[in-house]
Amino acid sequence: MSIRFELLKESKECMARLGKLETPHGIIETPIFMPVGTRATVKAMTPDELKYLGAQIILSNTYHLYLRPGHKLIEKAGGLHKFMNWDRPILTDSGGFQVFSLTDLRRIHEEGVEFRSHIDGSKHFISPEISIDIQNSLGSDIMMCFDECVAYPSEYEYTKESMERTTRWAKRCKDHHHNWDSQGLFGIVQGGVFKDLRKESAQSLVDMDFSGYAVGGLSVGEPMDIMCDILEYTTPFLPKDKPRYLMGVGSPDFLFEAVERGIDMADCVLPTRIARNGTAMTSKGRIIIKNAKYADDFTPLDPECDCYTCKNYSRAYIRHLFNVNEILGLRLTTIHNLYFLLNLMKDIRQSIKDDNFYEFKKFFYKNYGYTKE
RNA sequence: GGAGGAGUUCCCGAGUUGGCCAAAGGGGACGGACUGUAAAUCCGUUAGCUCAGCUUUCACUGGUUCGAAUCCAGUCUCCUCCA
Repeated sequence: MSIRFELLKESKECMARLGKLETPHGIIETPIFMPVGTRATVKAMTPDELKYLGAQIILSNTYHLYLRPGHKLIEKAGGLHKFMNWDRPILTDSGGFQVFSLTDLRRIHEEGVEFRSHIDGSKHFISPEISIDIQNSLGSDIMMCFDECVAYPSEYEYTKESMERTTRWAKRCKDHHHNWDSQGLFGIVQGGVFKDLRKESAQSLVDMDFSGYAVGGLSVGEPMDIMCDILEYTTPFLPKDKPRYLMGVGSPDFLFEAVERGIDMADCVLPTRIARNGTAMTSKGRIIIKNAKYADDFTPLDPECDCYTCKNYSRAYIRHLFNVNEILGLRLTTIHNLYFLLNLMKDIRQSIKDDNFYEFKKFFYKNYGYTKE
């Protein structure tokens, strides 16, 4: 098996854990946040910058790379790592999220999903087997099963039907995958906000024995306490000796709550997207850098941050860059937000090691301005 | 000096068979959203007030009319061409 997970420590306080995930392109310390690079680039960042920021693994996307430039071209280039000049681990999402986000442009069948390209309207078909083929061509370290991420809220009956199909698709993905030596494959637990469905989904997937397990279909608009409740209920059904990945979570509170409930990996576009749209995460909460009150604020985005941006530039300067639409502005905020989250995960790992996770969480929440602890 | 054209809300700029115009659309400004990326995107506000109504706005002054950014007269300013 290409993927090996070692559980280094379980928290004495909660379900949080420390681990080491070995992949063909390197070792990842968990819990970890994974920056998203949908189209073979973490928007606005070079691989060198990502390494400087402490990114251990990044995400990319099957659907988008299949459409452009085409997985065969990337295979011809020598694989995704070489194509994009990133020599650390890559996880590829299966296209399952696009089944959710491109709702108006797709039709789901038992066999797979028909998509209408958002680029030119052309018709495409992705099945579990095709998704695996594409991910094999890309050569990611960790592949994801093709699934359906169900919207919130959704009816029980539909969620059940969808979850069962996702389970059948997972079996097809596993059967179709062949190069286990160089690529791991994760199953994705679905079931919406219904516990019995979550349990059934998790148990069926665990029976199939994947390299790791993801919890999908959360953080799609449901209230925080529901997400926590479902997560807390679900993770115990997953084996302790395999990595657990909560898909699509990236605000500090979600990350704390996820780790607290036994999650090892998470990814999200949030830090990079809000950075490009002018919002920075800081130890004192979010700031919208375009606000007039920062016009003559010559302090860093976050005075407590050690990142390149905070060590060298002021809020006033970055606000100016955004106001005149200079590309450096969004690069600087992206650098900061990724550094902030990756550093936060590092601190969280340390707190698990030191058995003061709750103390650290409380401290962080108070400063960040979260009311819930 | 002569001929023609133009002056609109922070800016540009629609609107001139008079009412449906506090006035389109951009821009700017201001505020907000963003969670396995159709996103350097999207949404909202942008005359004032004691705000389902009222009061002051469309260069200025006056006039016509039930009613004027829109019609008439005069004044001022700017632009183009001719001398």
